[in-house]
Amino acid sequence: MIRNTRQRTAVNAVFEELEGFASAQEVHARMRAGGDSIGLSTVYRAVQALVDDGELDSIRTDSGEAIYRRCSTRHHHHLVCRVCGRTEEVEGPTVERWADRVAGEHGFVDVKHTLEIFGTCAACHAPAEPSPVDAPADQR
Amino acid sequence: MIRNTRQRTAVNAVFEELEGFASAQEVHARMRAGGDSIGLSTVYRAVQALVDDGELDSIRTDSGEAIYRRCSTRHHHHLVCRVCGRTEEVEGPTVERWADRVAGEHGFVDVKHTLEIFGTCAACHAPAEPSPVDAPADQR
DNA sequence: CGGCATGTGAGAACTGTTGTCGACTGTGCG
DNA sequence: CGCACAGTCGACAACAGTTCTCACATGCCG
Ligand SMILES: [Mn+2]
Ligand SMILES: [Mn+2]
Ligand SMILES: [Zn+2]
Ligand SMILES: [Zn+2]
Repeated sequence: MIRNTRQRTAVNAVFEELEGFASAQEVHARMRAGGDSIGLSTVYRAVQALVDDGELDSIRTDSGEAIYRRCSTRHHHHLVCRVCGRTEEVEGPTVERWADRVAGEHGFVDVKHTLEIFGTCAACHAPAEPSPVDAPADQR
Repeated sequence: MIRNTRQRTAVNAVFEELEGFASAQEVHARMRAGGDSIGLSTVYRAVQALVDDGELDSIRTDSGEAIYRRCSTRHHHHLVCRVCGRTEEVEGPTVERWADRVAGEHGFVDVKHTLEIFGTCAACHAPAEPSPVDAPADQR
Protein backbone atom coordinates (compact mmCIF):
# COMPACT_ATOMS: atom_id res chain seq x y z
CA MET A 1 0.00 0.00 0.00
CA ILE A 2 1.44 3.34 -1.03
CA ARG A 3 1.24 5.97 1.62
CA ASN A 4 0.97 9.76 1.40
CA THR A 5 3.80 11.49 3.18
CA ARG A 6 4.91 15.07 3.52
CA GLN A 7 8.19 14.19 1.77
CA ARG A 8 6.66 12.55 -1.29
CA THR A 9 4.22 15.40 -1.74
CA ALA A 10 7.06 17.91 -1.51
CA VAL A 11 9.27 16.14 -4.06
CA ASN A 12 6.35 16.03 -6.42
CA ALA A 13 5.79 19.75 -5.89
CA VAL A 14 9.41 20.52 -6.79
CA PHE A 15 8.94 19.04 -10.25
CA GLU A 16 5.73 21.02 -10.64
CA GLU A 17 7.53 24.34 -10.50
CA LEU A 18 10.62 23.20 -12.35
CA GLU A 19 11.71 24.07 -15.87
CA GLY A 20 13.90 21.38 -17.42
CA PHE A 21 15.75 18.61 -15.69
CA ALA A 22 17.06 18.23 -12.17
CA SER A 23 19.10 15.50 -10.52
CA ALA A 24 18.09 13.89 -7.26
CA GLN A 25 20.84 15.78 -5.51
CA GLU A 26 19.69 19.09 -6.94
CA VAL A 27 16.15 18.38 -5.81
CA HIS A 28 17.46 17.56 -2.36
CA ALA A 29 19.54 20.76 -2.17
CA ARG A 30 16.69 22.88 -3.47
CA MET A 31 14.30 21.47 -0.89
CA ARG A 32 16.70 21.97 1.98
CA ALA A 33 17.43 25.51 0.81
CA GLY A 34 13.69 26.13 0.76
CA GLY A 35 13.34 24.96 4.34
CA ASP A 36 11.94 21.50 3.66
CA SER A 37 13.71 18.92 5.76
CA ILE A 38 14.20 15.67 3.85
CA GLY A 39 16.80 12.94 3.58
CA LEU A 40 18.70 12.25 0.40
CA SER A 41 17.68 8.60 0.38
CA THR A 42 14.07 9.67 0.52
CA VAL A 43 14.52 11.91 -2.50
CA TYR A 44 16.05 9.01 -4.43
CA ARG A 45 13.19 6.74 -3.43
CA ALA A 46 10.62 9.37 -4.34
CA VAL A 47 11.97 10.14 -7.82
CA GLN A 48 12.34 6.42 -8.49
CA ALA A 49 8.71 5.90 -7.56
CA LEU A 50 7.66 8.77 -9.81
CA VAL A 51 9.63 7.30 -12.69
CA ASP A 52 8.00 3.91 -12.12
CA ASP A 53 4.65 5.68 -12.12
CA GLY A 54 5.48 7.28 -15.45
CA GLU A 55 5.22 10.77 -13.97
CA LEU A 56 8.89 11.60 -14.45
CA ASP A 57 11.19 11.03 -17.37
CA SER A 58 14.77 10.14 -16.63
CA ILE A 59 17.83 10.53 -18.84
CA ARG A 60 21.54 10.42 -18.18
CA THR A 61 24.05 13.23 -18.29
CA ASP A 62 27.30 12.70 -20.19
CA SER A 63 28.92 12.33 -16.79
CA GLY A 64 26.55 9.52 -15.86
CA GLU A 65 24.30 11.41 -13.47
CA ALA A 66 20.58 10.64 -13.71
CA ILE A 67 18.36 13.68 -14.20
CA TYR A 68 14.57 13.91 -14.05
CA ARG A 69 11.77 15.99 -15.40
CA ARG A 70 7.99 15.96 -15.27
CA CYS A 71 6.78 14.82 -18.63
CA SER A 72 3.74 14.44 -20.71
CA THR A 73 2.81 10.81 -20.89
CA ARG A 74 2.97 10.34 -24.62
CA HIS A 75 6.13 9.13 -26.24
CA HIS A 76 8.48 11.97 -27.17
CA HIS A 77 12.10 13.07 -27.15
CA HIS A 78 14.05 16.06 -25.89
CA LEU A 79 15.78 18.96 -27.54
CA VAL A 80 18.13 20.37 -24.94
CA CYS A 81 20.15 23.60 -25.00
CA ARG A 82 23.67 22.78 -23.92
CA VAL A 83 24.21 26.33 -22.68
CA CYS A 84 21.15 27.25 -20.62
CA GLY A 85 19.52 23.85 -20.24
CA ARG A 86 16.23 24.89 -21.83
CA THR A 87 14.34 21.81 -22.96
CA GLU A 88 11.74 21.30 -25.65
CA GLU A 89 9.74 18.14 -26.02
CA VAL A 90 9.68 17.00 -29.62
CA GLU A 91 8.01 14.14 -31.39
CA GLY A 92 7.47 12.89 -34.88
CA PRO A 93 6.27 9.76 -36.56
CA THR A 94 9.17 9.94 -39.01
CA VAL A 95 11.81 8.89 -36.58
CA GLU A 96 9.53 6.39 -34.84
CA ARG A 97 8.83 4.60 -38.07
CA TRP A 98 12.45 4.72 -39.10
CA ALA A 99 13.63 3.12 -35.87
CA ASP A 100 11.03 0.35 -36.03
CA ARG A 101 11.64 -0.33 -39.69
CA VAL A 102 15.41 -0.51 -39.36
CA ALA A 103 15.14 -2.83 -36.37
CA GLY A 104 12.63 -4.99 -38.22
CA GLU A 105 14.90 -5.29 -41.23
CA HIS A 106 17.50 -6.81 -38.93
CA GLY A 107 15.00 -9.25 -37.43
CA PHE A 108 14.70 -7.51 -34.08
CA VAL A 109 11.44 -7.53 -32.13
CA ASP A 110 10.16 -5.77 -29.02
CA VAL A 111 11.93 -2.62 -30.12
CA LYS A 112 12.49 0.51 -28.06
CA HIS A 113 14.79 3.44 -28.60
CA THR A 114 16.38 6.41 -26.91
CA LEU A 115 16.94 9.69 -28.73
CA GLU A 116 18.08 13.05 -27.43
CA ILE A 117 19.00 16.12 -29.45
CA PHE A 118 21.49 18.69 -28.18
CA GLY A 119 22.17 22.14 -29.52
CA THR A 120 22.43 25.80 -28.66
CA CYS A 121 19.10 27.59 -28.43
CA ALA A 122 18.30 30.87 -30.15
CA ALA A 123 18.58 32.92 -26.97
CA CYS A 124 22.00 31.48 -26.22
CA HIS A 125 23.69 32.08 -29.55
CA ALA A 126 22.06 35.35 -30.65
CA PRO A 127 23.82 38.08 -28.61
CA ALA A 128 27.63 38.33 -28.70
CA GLU A 129 28.39 36.01 -25.82
CA PRO A 130 25.27 36.11 -23.65
CA SER A 131 26.19 36.59 -20.02
CA PRO A 132 27.69 33.20 -19.20
CA VAL A 133 27.22 34.09 -15.54
CA ASP A 134 24.10 32.07 -14.93
CA ALA A 135 24.91 29.24 -17.29
CA PRO A 136 24.81 25.85 -15.60
CA ALA A 137 28.05 23.94 -15.51
CA ASP A 138 27.74 20.92 -17.75
CA GLN A 139 25.80 19.84 -20.79
CA ARG A 140 22.20 19.09 -20.06
CA MET B 1 54.41 12.91 -27.49
CA ILE B 2 52.34 9.74 -27.54
CA ARG B 3 54.25 6.58 -26.76
CA ASN B 4 53.77 2.98 -27.78
CA THR B 5 53.41 0.73 -24.78
CA ARG B 6 52.65 -2.94 -24.26
CA GLN B 7 49.50 -1.98 -22.34
CA ARG B 8 48.01 0.29 -24.97
CA THR B 9 48.70 -2.22 -27.68
CA ALA B 10 47.02 -4.93 -25.62
CA VAL B 11 43.89 -2.89 -24.88
CA ASN B 12 43.59 -2.11 -28.54
CA ALA B 13 43.94 -5.80 -29.33
CA VAL B 14 41.09 -6.69 -26.97
CA PHE B 15 38.68 -4.55 -28.97
CA GLU B 16 39.94 -6.12 -32.16
CA GLU B 17 38.69 -9.58 -31.19
CA LEU B 18 35.57 -8.36 -29.45
CA GLU B 19 31.98 -8.58 -30.62
CA GLY B 20 29.78 -5.90 -29.18
CA PHE B 21 30.46 -3.64 -26.23
CA ALA B 22 32.65 -4.04 -23.18
CA SER B 23 33.16 -1.86 -20.15
CA ALA B 24 36.58 -0.79 -18.95
CA GLN B 25 36.29 -3.19 -16.05
CA GLU B 26 35.39 -6.07 -18.33
CA VAL B 27 38.38 -5.30 -20.51
CA HIS B 28 40.57 -5.25 -17.43
CA ALA B 29 39.22 -8.55 -16.15
CA ARG B 30 39.50 -10.18 -19.56
CA MET B 31 43.11 -9.08 -19.91
CA ARG B 32 44.08 -10.29 -16.46
CA ALA B 33 42.33 -13.60 -17.07
CA GLY B 34 44.31 -13.90 -20.29
CA GLY B 35 47.57 -13.39 -18.46
CA ASP B 36 48.17 -9.76 -19.40
CA SER B 37 49.18 -7.77 -16.37
CA ILE B 38 47.70 -4.27 -16.45
CA GLY B 39 46.33 -1.71 -14.01
CA LEU B 40 42.72 -0.63 -14.03
CA SER B 41 43.64 3.05 -14.28
CA THR B 42 45.66 2.26 -17.36
CA VAL B 43 42.69 0.57 -18.99
CA TYR B 44 40.56 3.63 -18.28
CA ARG B 45 43.24 5.90 -19.72
CA ALA B 46 43.65 3.69 -22.78
CA VAL B 47 39.96 3.47 -23.66
CA GLN B 48 39.59 7.20 -23.09
CA ALA B 49 42.46 7.84 -25.48
CA LEU B 50 40.87 5.53 -28.04
CA VAL B 51 37.56 7.34 -27.73
CA ASP B 52 39.30 10.69 -28.19
CA ASP B 53 41.00 9.24 -31.24
CA GLY B 54 37.63 8.22 -32.63
CA GLU B 55 38.59 4.56 -32.64
CA LEU B 56 36.08 3.54 -30.01
CA ASP B 57 32.44 4.47 -29.58
CA SER B 58 31.14 4.90 -26.07
CA ILE B 59 27.58 4.67 -24.80
CA ARG B 60 26.07 4.37 -21.36
CA THR B 61 24.28 1.42 -19.85
CA ASP B 62 20.97 1.99 -18.08
CA SER B 63 22.89 1.54 -14.86
CA GLY B 64 25.28 4.35 -15.80
CA GLU B 65 28.30 2.26 -16.71
CA ALA B 66 30.23 3.38 -19.81
CA ILE B 67 30.76 0.69 -22.44
CA TYR B 68 32.96 0.75 -25.51
CA ARG B 69 33.22 -0.79 -28.93
CA ARG B 70 35.44 -0.47 -31.97
CA CYS B 71 33.51 1.44 -34.58
CA SER B 72 33.58 2.55 -38.11
CA THR B 73 34.35 6.24 -38.27
CA ARG B 74 31.28 7.46 -40.07
CA HIS B 75 28.27 8.66 -38.13
CA HIS B 76 25.89 5.85 -37.25
CA HIS B 77 23.78 4.40 -34.45
CA HIS B 78 23.42 1.06 -32.74
CA LEU B 79 20.81 -1.63 -32.73
CA VAL B 80 21.51 -3.72 -29.66
CA CYS B 81 20.02 -7.07 -28.63
CA ARG B 82 19.04 -6.83 -25.01
CA VAL B 83 19.39 -10.58 -24.56
CA CYS B 84 22.68 -11.56 -26.17
CA GLY B 85 24.26 -8.15 -26.67
CA ARG B 86 24.68 -8.55 -30.42
CA THR B 87 25.08 -5.13 -32.00
CA GLU B 88 24.36 -3.88 -35.49
CA GLU B 89 25.50 -0.53 -36.74
CA VAL B 90 22.69 1.28 -38.50
CA GLU B 91 22.46 4.58 -40.28
CA GLY B 92 20.01 6.50 -42.34
CA PRO B 93 19.61 9.98 -43.68
CA THR B 94 15.95 9.99 -42.65
CA VAL B 95 16.60 10.31 -38.98
CA GLU B 96 19.54 12.65 -39.44
CA ARG B 97 17.45 15.06 -41.42
CA TRP B 98 14.56 14.77 -39.01
CA ALA B 99 16.73 15.64 -36.02
CA ASP B 100 18.31 18.63 -37.73
CA ARG B 101 15.01 19.92 -39.05
CA VAL B 102 13.22 19.65 -35.74
CA ALA B 103 16.08 21.39 -33.94
CA GLY B 104 16.15 24.11 -36.59
CA GLU B 105 12.43 24.72 -36.24
CA HIS B 106 13.03 25.50 -32.59
CA GLY B 107 15.90 27.88 -33.39
CA PHE B 108 18.66 25.59 -32.20
CA VAL B 109 22.09 25.57 -33.85
CA ASP B 110 25.19 23.40 -33.58
CA VAL B 111 22.99 20.35 -33.29
CA LYS B 112 24.06 16.86 -32.31
CA HIS B 113 22.05 13.84 -31.24
CA THR B 114 22.26 10.47 -29.58
CA LEU B 115 20.12 7.55 -30.69
CA GLU B 116 20.21 3.92 -29.68
CA ILE B 117 17.74 1.19 -30.56
CA PHE B 118 17.14 -1.81 -28.32
CA GLY B 119 15.31 -5.00 -29.13
CA THR B 120 15.48 -8.77 -29.13
CA CYS B 121 17.36 -10.23 -32.08
CA ALA B 122 16.06 -13.03 -34.28
CA ALA B 123 18.31 -15.65 -32.72
CA CYS B 124 17.17 -14.72 -29.23
CA HIS B 125 13.41 -14.85 -29.76
CA ALA B 126 13.10 -17.67 -32.28
CA PRO B 127 13.50 -20.88 -30.20
CA ALA B 128 11.18 -21.43 -27.22
CA GLU B 129 13.34 -19.78 -24.59
CA PRO B 130 16.85 -19.93 -26.03
CA SER B 131 19.30 -21.21 -23.45
CA PRO B 132 19.52 -18.23 -21.12
CA VAL B 133 22.67 -19.80 -19.74
CA ASP B 134 25.17 -17.65 -21.57
CA ALA B 135 23.07 -14.52 -21.64
CA PRO B 136 24.86 -11.51 -20.18
CA ALA B 137 23.29 -9.98 -17.10
CA ASP B 138 21.93 -6.60 -17.94
CA GLN B 139 20.59 -4.79 -20.96
CA ARG B 140 23.21 -3.90 -23.45
C1' DC C 1 -7.50 5.99 19.51
C1' DG C 2 -4.43 1.63 18.94
C1' DG C 3 -1.63 -1.55 15.97
C1' DC C 4 1.42 -2.26 12.52
C1' DA C 5 2.86 -2.12 7.80
C1' DT C 6 5.10 1.36 5.49
C1' DG C 7 8.20 5.20 5.20
C1' DT C 8 12.12 8.00 6.92
C1' DG C 9 16.98 9.47 7.34
C1' DA C 10 21.77 9.42 9.13
C1' DG C 11 25.33 7.03 8.06
C1' DA C 12 27.72 3.07 6.07
C1' DA C 13 28.55 0.64 1.99
C1' DC C 14 29.04 0.05 -2.97
C1' DT C 15 30.09 1.03 -7.81
C1' DG C 16 32.28 3.20 -11.50
C1' DT C 17 35.65 6.46 -12.36
C1' DT C 18 39.45 9.75 -11.70
C1' DG C 19 43.50 11.59 -9.17
C1' DT C 20 48.16 10.95 -6.87
C1' DC C 21 52.77 9.97 -6.91
C1' DG C 22 56.96 7.30 -6.83
C1' DA C 23 58.79 3.93 -9.97
C1' DC C 24 59.50 2.64 -14.69
C1' DT C 25 60.39 2.90 -19.80
C1' DG C 26 59.97 4.34 -24.85
C1' DT C 27 62.15 7.55 -27.69
C1' DG C 28 65.13 10.94 -29.66
C1' DC C 29 69.73 12.62 -29.32
C1' DG C 30 74.58 12.75 -28.79
C1' DC D 1 74.75 2.19 -28.23
C1' DG D 2 73.74 4.58 -23.75
C1' DC D 3 71.72 8.76 -21.45
C1' DA D 4 68.18 11.90 -20.22
C1' DC D 5 63.74 12.67 -19.40
C1' DA D 6 58.91 13.33 -20.75
C1' DG D 7 55.43 10.16 -21.04
C1' DT D 8 53.46 6.17 -18.78
C1' DC D 9 52.35 2.74 -15.26
C1' DG D 10 49.82 0.93 -11.33
C1' DA D 11 48.76 0.41 -6.38
C1' DC D 12 46.12 2.98 -3.76
C1' DA D 13 43.40 6.79 -2.17
C1' DA D 14 39.83 9.80 -3.21
C1' DC D 15 35.46 10.99 -5.43
C1' DA D 16 30.66 11.15 -7.04
C1' DG D 17 26.38 9.17 -7.44
C1' DT D 18 23.51 5.83 -5.75
C1' DT D 19 21.72 2.16 -2.77
C1' DC D 20 21.49 -0.31 1.62
C1' DT D 21 20.77 -0.78 6.70
C1' DC D 22 18.28 -0.37 10.65
C1' DA D 23 16.39 2.05 14.56
C1' DC D 24 12.87 5.19 14.79
C1' DA D 25 8.64 7.69 13.19
C1' DT D 26 4.07 8.01 11.14
C1' DG D 27 0.04 7.33 7.75
C1' DC D 28 -3.88 4.52 7.62
C1' DC D 29 -7.34 1.01 8.55
C1' DG D 30 -10.36 -0.84 11.75
MN1 LIG E 1 10.79 8.01 -30.39
MN1 LIG F 1 22.34 10.09 -36.31
ZN1 LIG G 1 19.90 28.10 -24.34
ZN1 LIG H 1 20.20 -11.59 -29.33
